[in-house]
Amino acid sequence: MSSEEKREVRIMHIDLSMEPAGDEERALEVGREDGDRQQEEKEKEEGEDKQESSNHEKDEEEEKDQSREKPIKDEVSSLAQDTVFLPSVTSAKMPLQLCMLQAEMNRMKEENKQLRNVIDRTWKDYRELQKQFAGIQQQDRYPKERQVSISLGEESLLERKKAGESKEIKEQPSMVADDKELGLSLSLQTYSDPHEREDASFEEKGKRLRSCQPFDAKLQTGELSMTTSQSINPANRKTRVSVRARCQGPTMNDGCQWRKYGQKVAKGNPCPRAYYRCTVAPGCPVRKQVQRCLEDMSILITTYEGTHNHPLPVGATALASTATAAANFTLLNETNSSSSIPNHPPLSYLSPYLASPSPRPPTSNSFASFFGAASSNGHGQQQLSLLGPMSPWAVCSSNSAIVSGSSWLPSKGIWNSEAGKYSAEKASAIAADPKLTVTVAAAISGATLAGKDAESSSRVRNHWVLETASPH
DNA sequence: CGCTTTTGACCCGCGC
DNA sequence: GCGCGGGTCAAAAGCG
Repeated sequence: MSSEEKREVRIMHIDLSMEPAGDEERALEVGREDGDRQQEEKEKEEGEDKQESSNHEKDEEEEKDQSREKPIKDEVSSLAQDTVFLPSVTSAKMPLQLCMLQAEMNRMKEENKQLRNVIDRTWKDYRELQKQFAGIQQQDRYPKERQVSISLGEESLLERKKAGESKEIKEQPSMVADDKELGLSLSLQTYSDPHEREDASFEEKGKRLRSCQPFDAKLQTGELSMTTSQSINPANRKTRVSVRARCQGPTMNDGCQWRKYGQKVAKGNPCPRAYYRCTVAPGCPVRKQVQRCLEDMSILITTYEGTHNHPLPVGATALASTATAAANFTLLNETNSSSSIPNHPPLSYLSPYLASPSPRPPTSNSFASFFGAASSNGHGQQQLSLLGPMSPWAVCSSNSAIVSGSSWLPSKGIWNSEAGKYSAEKASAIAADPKLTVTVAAAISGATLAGKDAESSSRVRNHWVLETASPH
């Protein structure tokens, strides 16, 4: 490996260390400033977590750390060597430079430690969820109306449900604000009765969602959530992606340009519902409705409808593809077979341009990996939990959430009772995939990478991080 | 001046 | 047929 390559590696890892955003990032900053004492305490506290992590993961992490630190050391030493050959005037500054570099190196080491802690914790959560999913899967039932929830967070929703926290939190919304949980959740809803979909007002849908305990719990914890509802009419299925995010502003910054064309006070919710049209391109049929949640005014419910007829802005692409993945998951289910995937219509129907980086649609594996783990809550809802190393970075920090997309589905998909079975089995099987992180990152970044090698995957991940970390 | 927001009116589908 | 509610239109107002 040449010195130039070493430098490149180092730069990449520095970028990764910046991945955590919002609270995570602040936590890291605090950790850095507080010095070694607090660091030691924290490591002490999380010592158990680390022990529970498999040796294999530890080895991997240690390898990563070594690979991160080694180039830095090499560079420092090479810099020192370079300095030796400089004129004596500059060589006098050498100790100072070395000190600065060493200080920088120490800081990076601490950052690495913090990141390792985060990863360890996430892995632990991920494994616990897998276990719980296995148990819940046995109780799986498939009613007329299904909801698929995908969650991405440090704390399992299933855990919450198990602990009965869902109801508790619902009754005490004030507690929610203090919850530092990060997460992304999606839910897919299908209605067997077309009228049910057409008639369902926003509030009715909200009630339906609220009746779903896990969904509620997700919202209450400040996660972002999505709901896509689809008509069962095979000829023209309308998919709506509902995004619920904690947001102080009037609307969520999703990267697209919108023009307000109406406002209405809906029955049952004193908060007015605003209607927006996409103005990124003339004639774009995408519309969105924005309304505050009745139970928690800090939650903004945004429902997208339609297909963008233009490329989405960078910021809008990430979660649009997440919604794409969610919606596609329903379609994957309908096929009940991965073999039918290649015949599937273009996957990025949220925007016809989303899939452009990839010449082919993702395979079932990529989506199963995306969902990570699946389960049933016993109330006819499929619960697909996406947990894993992505969690700390799946920020969606309320008002910075980047979400967009919904679609009209001309496709012929229909849910069937076998679908859930397929999803659950697939998802749980793929959940054990060590490439989960990469796959999830790619799914969110809009890339469709199934089958891609680790190198390209890591590239995708970095790309996603850059997108989410960029200020608005 | 052009674009966006506001807001009352209108349209349409559904239930009774 | 009528009323209700959700969604959309379009003119007026606001804003940069």
